[in-house]
Amino acid sequence: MQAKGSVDKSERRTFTETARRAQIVAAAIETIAELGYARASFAQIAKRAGLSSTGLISYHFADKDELIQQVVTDIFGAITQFMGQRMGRQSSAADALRTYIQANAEFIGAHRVQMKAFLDIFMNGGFHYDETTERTVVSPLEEILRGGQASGEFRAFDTRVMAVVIQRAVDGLPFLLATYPDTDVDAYAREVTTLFELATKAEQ
Amino acid sequence: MQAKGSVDKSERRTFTETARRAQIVAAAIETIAELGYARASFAQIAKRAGLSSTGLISYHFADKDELIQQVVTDIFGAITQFMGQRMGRQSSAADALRTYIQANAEFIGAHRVQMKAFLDIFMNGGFHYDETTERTVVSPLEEILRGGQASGEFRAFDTRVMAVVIQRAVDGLPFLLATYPDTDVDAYAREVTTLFELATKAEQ
Amino acid sequence: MQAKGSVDKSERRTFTETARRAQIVAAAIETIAELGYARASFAQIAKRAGLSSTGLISYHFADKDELIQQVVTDIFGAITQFMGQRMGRQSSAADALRTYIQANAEFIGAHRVQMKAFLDIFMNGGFHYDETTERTVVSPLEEILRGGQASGEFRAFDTRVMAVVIQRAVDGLPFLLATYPDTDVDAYAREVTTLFELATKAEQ
Amino acid sequence: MQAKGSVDKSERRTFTETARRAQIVAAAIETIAELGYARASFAQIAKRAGLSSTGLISYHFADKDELIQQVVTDIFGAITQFMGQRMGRQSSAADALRTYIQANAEFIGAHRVQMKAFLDIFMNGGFHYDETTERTVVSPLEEILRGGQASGEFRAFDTRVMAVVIQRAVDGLPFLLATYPDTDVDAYAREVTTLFELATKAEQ
DNA sequence: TATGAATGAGCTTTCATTCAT
DNA sequence: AATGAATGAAAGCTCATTCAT
Repeated sequence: MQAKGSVDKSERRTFTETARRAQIVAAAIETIAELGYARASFAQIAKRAGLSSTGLISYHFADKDELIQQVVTDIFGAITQFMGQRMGRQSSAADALRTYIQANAEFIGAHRVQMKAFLDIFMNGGFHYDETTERTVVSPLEEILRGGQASGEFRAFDTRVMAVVIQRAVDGLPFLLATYPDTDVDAYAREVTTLFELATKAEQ
Repeated sequence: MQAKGSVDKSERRTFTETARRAQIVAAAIETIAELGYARASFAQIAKRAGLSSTGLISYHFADKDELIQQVVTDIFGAITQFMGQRMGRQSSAADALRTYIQANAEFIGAHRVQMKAFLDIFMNGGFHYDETTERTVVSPLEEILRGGQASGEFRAFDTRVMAVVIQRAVDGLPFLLATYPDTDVDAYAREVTTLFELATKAEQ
Repeated sequence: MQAKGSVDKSERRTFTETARRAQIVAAAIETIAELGYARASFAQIAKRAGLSSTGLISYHFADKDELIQQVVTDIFGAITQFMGQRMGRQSSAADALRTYIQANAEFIGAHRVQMKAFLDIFMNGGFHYDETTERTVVSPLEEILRGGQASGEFRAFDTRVMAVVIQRAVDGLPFLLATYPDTDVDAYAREVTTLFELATKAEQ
Repeated sequence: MQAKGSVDKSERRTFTETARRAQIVAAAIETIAELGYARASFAQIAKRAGLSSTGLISYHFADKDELIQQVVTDIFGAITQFMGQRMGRQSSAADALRTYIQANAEFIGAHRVQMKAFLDIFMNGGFHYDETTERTVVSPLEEILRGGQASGEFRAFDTRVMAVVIQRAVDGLPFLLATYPDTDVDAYAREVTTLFELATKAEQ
């Protein structure tokens, strides 16, 4: 999983350093969510982390880019892990799609601050979104859709377009929560699930 | 039309000043789209506007907030005007929805720079999103949806959720184009139209 | 004298800006001479120039490199101009060599602070010493030496080695002044002149 | 041998500490030669010394000044030792001068890194040049010159000026090598030797 | 003896803003 | 109406140094 000849710096990390890095990443997420990416300075992050100096952030992270990348990696990893647990074997493509949407919505509902930060970084180009990432994100969804088409459960449609729209619908929840904090996450998930069941199912 | 005691500054603007403000706003949009909100400094905006001094921006706008607010107002106004022209009387709610999606996609396709700037500002909280604005934005779409439900064309669903998902699907087009530049824009619009026809129509 | 298509920024400079730049360059020279290159920070330079902010230095110079380059250019230009005035037509190569050494020593004696700064920058690699510069500096001296050999005034020797040793002897004066501030500059020049007369003259 | 009441810290040093100090000093020399005095930070020195923490440098040296002072002392000691070995009894002052120049050139040619560091420190005032040091450096050369004058071998000249010029001519070798890497070192030494023989010998 | 962690001062640079002209 | 000059705060980052272990 690792480039030959390279040294895995993370393996050399002390317990203390790992903890500090996590603390700083958490403070960065909080800060970005609260003030926006543009105003998330080291000074603000340090204040929220209770650090005596911005120098400590520079001590643990090579530069601001590395910190932001770590924020993205952390959040992304948490989503992936959560989704992996939820997406066991499903009896049908429709089931799989329903599970995917609901699990995704659930995670977002429970991690609003992280999602706000995530989107904010993404919008500002602070995240180097490469092809590998793109495939990792959209692929599982497209696979479900293609499977449903193959089995005859789903009608004919462009799987990439459908996947993108579904993903954006799910990702739209944090936007909605930002505007209407009282939005019922479960209800949202149920509505979206129904919506895409109707949009995907084969004509009888 | 105006609050008592206050002075409407816009009424006092000369033609020259209005032109300068428009020029600066245009440069600001260009800059934000190109560099991102975080890096859109007065210096960069002045460079793109061909101004010899950042002081001129401060001269025409009280502060950066006012400039950003004007950027939002301008883009918002352009969308509203464009959509107003396209959304004449429609024979049915389904027609109205189809027209809405296609017109919206068309505008976005033709104003990618503005949309990028708009989203970027929104994400950074540079936009004071009040209730009035919210209603103006989502209302037309929700109105179409509610109309369709009232006439029996559309099934029962949460109109706000459906409106948000539709809007995000449309807004997703430039995003998809960034990742896959060869995407067929018309095909995308057609897929999305079909998708929401199926998702909204009343059961027979 | 200027690259085609380039814009000569110096022609576009205001009187005020030219004056400020000169003032800052002067303060930089003073600071480097006093504290050494390593400790010559913008803060120290601004203090000596009576500026309210280090930002003003950044306002007039793109970065520290440009300031240092300007310091070098200024000092170098002053030497060149001074030497050009002194080195009129000489009756013999020996005369020319004598004039060269004495004029050089005189300049150095009258501009100790500048020379200290100059050497300091040079030692720290702050000066991009390219081949053109090297030839400009050493060439006139080598020309004198070659002329003397051609006319039979000077003995056979490697003109490059001799030129370098002479130049270093002259440049050594500021070093000596740094250690012994009371050194008699004229006496030094006279000693060096005699030394190289003996070292260069043809055997009888 | 020591001032009353003071503690000679060097007498208390263990073998390990002495070795560590030497290692750090060596790394400091390497760093200064490579990056220049201004950029020779503890971090860079520690990296080159293979140390895991800059704290170790602070542990072994009271402050940066002490480290730099030790660098100077070490290099200075090496020169002194080398020259002491080469400068045995010479049959004449001219012989002594020739030997001095050649030995000095040889040392410099073999210790370019040290010489670069040495000069760099000197230029930045990092070296507290006291009278004792001055005499130690220039004295041997001046002594040779005075000896030659006393015996009638050398003409009358200011021994300090001549000593400085000779020293700078010798020190100029690495400088010349930097500009013209193909320079013949032996030829340079021979030219310089001849030059100063002519410049010093008594008139017949 | 050595290490990793932490500190606070200082660095160059960019920022939005003000002001005299 | 517009410009160039200036300001001081804040940015990210590096620094030598200290300290607990």
